[in-house]
Amino acid sequence: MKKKTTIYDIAKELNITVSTVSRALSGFPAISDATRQLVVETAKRLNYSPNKLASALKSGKTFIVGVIVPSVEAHFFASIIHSIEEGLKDSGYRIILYQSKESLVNEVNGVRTLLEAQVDGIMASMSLETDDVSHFEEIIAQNKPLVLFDRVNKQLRVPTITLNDYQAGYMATQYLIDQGYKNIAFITTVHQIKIFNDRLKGYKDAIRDNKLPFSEDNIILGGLSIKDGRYGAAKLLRSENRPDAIVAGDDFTALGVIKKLKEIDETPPKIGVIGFANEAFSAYITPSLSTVDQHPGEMGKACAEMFLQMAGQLNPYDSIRNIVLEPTIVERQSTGNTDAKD
Amino acid sequence: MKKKTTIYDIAKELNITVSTVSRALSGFPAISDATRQLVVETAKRLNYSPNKLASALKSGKTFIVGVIVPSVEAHFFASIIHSIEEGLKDSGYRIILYQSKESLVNEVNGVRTLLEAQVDGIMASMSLETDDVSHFEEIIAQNKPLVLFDRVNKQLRVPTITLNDYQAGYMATQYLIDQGYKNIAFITTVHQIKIFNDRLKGYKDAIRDNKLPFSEDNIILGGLSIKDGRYGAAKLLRSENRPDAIVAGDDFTALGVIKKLKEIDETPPKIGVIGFANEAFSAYITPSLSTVDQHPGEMGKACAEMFLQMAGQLNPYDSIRNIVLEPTIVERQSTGNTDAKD
DNA sequence: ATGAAAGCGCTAACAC
DNA sequence: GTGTTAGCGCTTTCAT
Repeated sequence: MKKKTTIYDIAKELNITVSTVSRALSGFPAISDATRQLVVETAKRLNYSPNKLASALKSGKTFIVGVIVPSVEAHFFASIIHSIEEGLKDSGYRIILYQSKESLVNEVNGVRTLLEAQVDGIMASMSLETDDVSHFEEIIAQNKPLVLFDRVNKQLRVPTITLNDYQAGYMATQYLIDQGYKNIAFITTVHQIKIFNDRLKGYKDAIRDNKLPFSEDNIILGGLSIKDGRYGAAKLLRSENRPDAIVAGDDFTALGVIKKLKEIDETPPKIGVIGFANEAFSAYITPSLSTVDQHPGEMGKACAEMFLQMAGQLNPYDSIRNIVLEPTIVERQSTGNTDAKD
Repeated sequence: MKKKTTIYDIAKELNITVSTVSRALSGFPAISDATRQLVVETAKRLNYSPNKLASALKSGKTFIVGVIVPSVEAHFFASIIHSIEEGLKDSGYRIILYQSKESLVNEVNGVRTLLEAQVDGIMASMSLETDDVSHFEEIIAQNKPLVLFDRVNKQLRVPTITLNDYQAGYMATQYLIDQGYKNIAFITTVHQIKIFNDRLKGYKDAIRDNKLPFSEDNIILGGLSIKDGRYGAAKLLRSENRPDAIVAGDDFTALGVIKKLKEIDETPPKIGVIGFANEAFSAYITPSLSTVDQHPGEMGKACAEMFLQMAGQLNPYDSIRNIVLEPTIVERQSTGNTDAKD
């Protein structure tokens, strides 16, 4: 491997100094056009490639932002990452990805790793296990932008981009009621994550506002997965006060519910089912799954904008904004929408 | 923001020199246990966090490997990334992700960006547009490990991890023939990507080996997407020599095909359909989609191992191995498997 | 077992 | 408009 060309090589070649080269290359104004031209040409000729590491070490800016998500395998997060990249690319920032795999330990390591890599800021959506948030404090202490999205925590005084999850829970429930269902169950996670609690609260309020009877038996606390959906549905169906509709914590869980219902010939919309997230498969299963769209595209875009704004000011935490996006119901066959298109 | 602690602060605190601190922290053997202990303690007390940038600049190793994929939104690639991370984590390497979005320009930029970030190596799966591969040469020129997976190119003398795509095409076709289908069509991309050409070749050979008539009309060249699937199916159905089964270039395309077939009441397995990739939704649509499993988990694992092996030797390109994984047919309802479980 | 010192490639005062 | 120079935080060779 031949040694890589540095600005010193270019300087030597042209009998000028490195500062001139550096300035010419970085668009410094007070440089004669002739010199700049020459430098750029020579750089190209020598196949020069800047060492961003050295630049970052000196300037203190890496132009890399760390993104922590539970998993890229969930379409919702993949979508967000996609739009974060989109929103960031014009500004020269790049992303380094870290997956927590829903584990607090991994998340803590992720923050440390990213900080050691000297990222300019971090965007994160917390793992289901995350009860303690002190690992995030260090980012704030370093005065680097931290933007939390979707799965956030109110103990942290940082900007957040979230869905109106209370509204999402309320809307999903109200929508089922509007469709004529009267005894609505709710499957969610045991974990004390704000968004899931909010949704549950929305559900409860919708039940109450519509003067429907509320029963604790209608609330299933467990995990969120296809298996958990099956299991939750089975449990609800054994109940003497059998529900006629189910709100599932996410689309995977809803899928499990549908599987179970089909097996016992209660195929939705006989028993109504609605999920959350509008996953890639939700439109394509049979019956197609009604769901609450959480607008990952907008969320990612908002994250990027928020970060750029924070990165632009001396003190990123001067004015903390909490952006709340409104959810949308996607009406499909699992709640009786017969002309659902795909 | 208070200044961050460096090894100088630790050295000053203990009245020793930075070299000792550095050695103590990096597990250098010839250090007294007492000193090491003291250093570690002080580091902790002062809330020291190593600056990996500085370390990387000096040592020439960033312990970051760049991964370029068309998109994380495809479950196949998300899976691969997941297992690459898994395979790499014990070695201390981390991933920086770059999405080409199926664009050659983006891919070229990706390579440059990653190289400027001084990654220790790159793993890539090429975009559909990639016809010229010279941007990858630079990685090899720098003697850094380049591992190509899935969508590879034979012009590049680098290690590859691929599926036996010829076999995949052959198996899918043979499987349809075994199921009793006799006039089998094939929808694929116009792009001259090796894996798609190989599959097509497998398809043709299977047709020939089974002494079935071959017709150019049965081959649809277009894009790969739900829309392209619908379109391709529509075109095939208008043909006077209407096929009774369709091999679709990927599961999304197959989904489009199924949509179309359902509309005209030729719901699979009436006309058989098989896809490639075993996407997240494939098991859950109706009818469930038979597909060729490409084993992303194994592929990612192999990528990680290959990279680590290359990174471990002085000349990474001493012995170039090309690993070929064997595909597996997943039999579901779209080809007549009635007891397909979910 | 520890210290001294050079330098990785680049930036940015400060000079002129 | 260009040169000089001092680091950014760390590793590592060469001493001792």
